[in-house]
Amino acid sequence: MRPFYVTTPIYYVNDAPHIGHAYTTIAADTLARWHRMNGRPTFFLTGTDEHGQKVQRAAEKLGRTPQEHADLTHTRYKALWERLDIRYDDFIRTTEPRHVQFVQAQLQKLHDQGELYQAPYSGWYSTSAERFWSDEEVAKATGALLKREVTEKDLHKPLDQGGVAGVCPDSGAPVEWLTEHNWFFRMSAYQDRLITHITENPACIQPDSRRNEVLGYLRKPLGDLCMSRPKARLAWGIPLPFSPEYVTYVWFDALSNYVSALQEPASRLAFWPEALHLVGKDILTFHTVYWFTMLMAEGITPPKQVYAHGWWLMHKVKMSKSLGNVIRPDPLIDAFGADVVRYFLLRDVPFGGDGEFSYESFLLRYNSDLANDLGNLGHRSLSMAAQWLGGRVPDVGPATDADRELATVAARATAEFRAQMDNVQFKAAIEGLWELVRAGNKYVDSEAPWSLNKRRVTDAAAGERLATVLRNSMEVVRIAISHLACICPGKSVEMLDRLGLSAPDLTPTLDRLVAGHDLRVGDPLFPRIAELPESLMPADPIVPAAPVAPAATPAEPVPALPQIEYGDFAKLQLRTGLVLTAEKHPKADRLLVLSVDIGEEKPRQIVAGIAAVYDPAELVGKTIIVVANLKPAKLRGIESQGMLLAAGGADIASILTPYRPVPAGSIVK
RNA sequence: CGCGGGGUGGAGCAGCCAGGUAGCUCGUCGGGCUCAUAACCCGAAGGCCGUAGGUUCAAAUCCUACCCCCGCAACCA
Repeated sequence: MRPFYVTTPIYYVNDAPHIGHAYTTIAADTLARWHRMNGRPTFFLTGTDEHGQKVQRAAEKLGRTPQEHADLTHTRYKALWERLDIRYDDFIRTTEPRHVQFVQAQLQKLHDQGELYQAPYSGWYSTSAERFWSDEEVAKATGALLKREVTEKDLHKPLDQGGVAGVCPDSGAPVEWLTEHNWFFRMSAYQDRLITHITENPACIQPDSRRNEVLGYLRKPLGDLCMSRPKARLAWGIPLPFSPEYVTYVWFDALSNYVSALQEPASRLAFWPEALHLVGKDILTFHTVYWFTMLMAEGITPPKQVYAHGWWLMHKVKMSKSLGNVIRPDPLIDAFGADVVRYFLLRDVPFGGDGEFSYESFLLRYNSDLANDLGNLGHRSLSMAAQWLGGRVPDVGPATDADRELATVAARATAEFRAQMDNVQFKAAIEGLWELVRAGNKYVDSEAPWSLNKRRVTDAAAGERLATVLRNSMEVVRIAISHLACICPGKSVEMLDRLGLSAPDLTPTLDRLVAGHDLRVGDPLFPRIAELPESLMPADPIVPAAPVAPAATPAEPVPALPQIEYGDFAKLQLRTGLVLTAEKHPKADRLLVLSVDIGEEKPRQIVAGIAAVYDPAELVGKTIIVVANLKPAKLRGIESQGMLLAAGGADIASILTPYRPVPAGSIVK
């Protein structure tokens, strides 16, 4: 049987685990459990990414070594996986010797083959984002933050000569100009081979739409990959064996874990390249373009498949700390248990697409699927058997048409489950299985065992039929809950135990329970929950509403600029302006083109980057503040003769208007 | 003409590749049952399948054009 190897990304030790981490890991665990249950040799790898500047800095702040810090914090993931019943076969940490040695050996090999070369690299470096930015990117971000024109020259001029301190487009923190000689990987040399590989192995990137995305990305020329950082700047990393004053930067360090973990013992090598990498859609490019070309250069076959899943959104927006809409798994596990969290995440949205998370739909799903359908079927079956059959599994009786129909549904539903699990489509798999659960409830209703029970006093045939009917309904529960063992392992074991079984039995026929075995009713397996527990009531969810950006977004850190003389300020001519017309920029989504009366003969044409936050129509008639003596500039082909003032930094929250009405063209100072 | 995904009853989705009664879950309304977790079962209402053309005996499904939404890219004076 072909081996099955499934991985999650290695998670960054510095991050606090959230529902997104849990999602990928639950999916991987479910697949691993499923294939194990079917007897396929299975290996499930997860782990943590422990190098990098953020770890180094966090450790310094706490007075620890980076290693101590990672040793302490990586356990947050392990603890969560334990709570979620995740059974990985190995947990790799990128600071382990086995990983470091493997990475170094690979790097040495690539170096010897001439796949790496050194070249100067200059750019704006942001410590907070741990990356370089281009001149344009920094100039734009800085200009947006300061709401004034910032050119590339301004950035490079010393501050005391009118220069401007650039900021990071991501974080708004200051950036510094760095020139480094770094090592590059000749990724560009593999572009054609990569395209061929993907085209010839379409299954290697899933879903199909994601593969198209990658192929689209590969239509542009691929650059080489900067894969080192000087140790002076980033000490916490794996040193290049041939150039020890450098450490390798994230890609070779992190991605290699998928192979480094298989080196020992040697029996693990059989799992490559049978790998299924589950990843979030945001890291798809790294896992296909970078990872595949790295492996090609190393002479290793790329993995069988990279499967990109979507994000959990809340109120249509990606979860983010600043919006305060991050879902933490722990309160959900506290309230519902690991099995239910696992079930919901896999059941509610197709794997691959984005999903809208809400506690309401979580509760709905729980009640309707688990409590009402499956849980209730189990409980009613067991409870009748306890009352009328003495709490023992009855023998199989002669089958009627209804029984045969039920068996047909069982065969069909389990085949569907199987097929969809092979497609990594959990939602469809569960839906397929639920055909059987519903059929079970229907069967009980139409066979009406309670009537049979009343009749059996005078009718022995009714007594026999009663036993058969209850047995069949318990078999349905057995089949469903056995298949669900990979998704809800805890509840599965418990229900199987009540049915007198010690392990899941996937056989879809209605004759697997052991006659005469004791049954145990117990409390409902999935008790109905009428209302969300208090602990889950979200504290005032933030709904992003146009036109005002979420007020709760904390103001970005603003870099301190050198003090200026009043004379400098007086150089600015600010005036009020009445917006006469406003329309979308024909060639840019985020730009609006306004014509503004600032008391001159002709209105000014002003291009402003506020289309994301304001409708053109609502601006007409508003009085705004305009920088009147700003040098005109062309924006995507349209001249802007001034600039309007707005608050909020990179993401504009509000344009500024006068507090009391003033005529257009009034001086602002 | 930048790349890609999508528009199907109140909500969320399937069906489209391989044209032929529009299906599922939730919700609503009515009924049934009483074993069960106010659960379960049955029935009903509700859709001109984004718009306009075309191909065909027949189009949600194939072709053309257009409109709208969502990612990515570009764009934030």
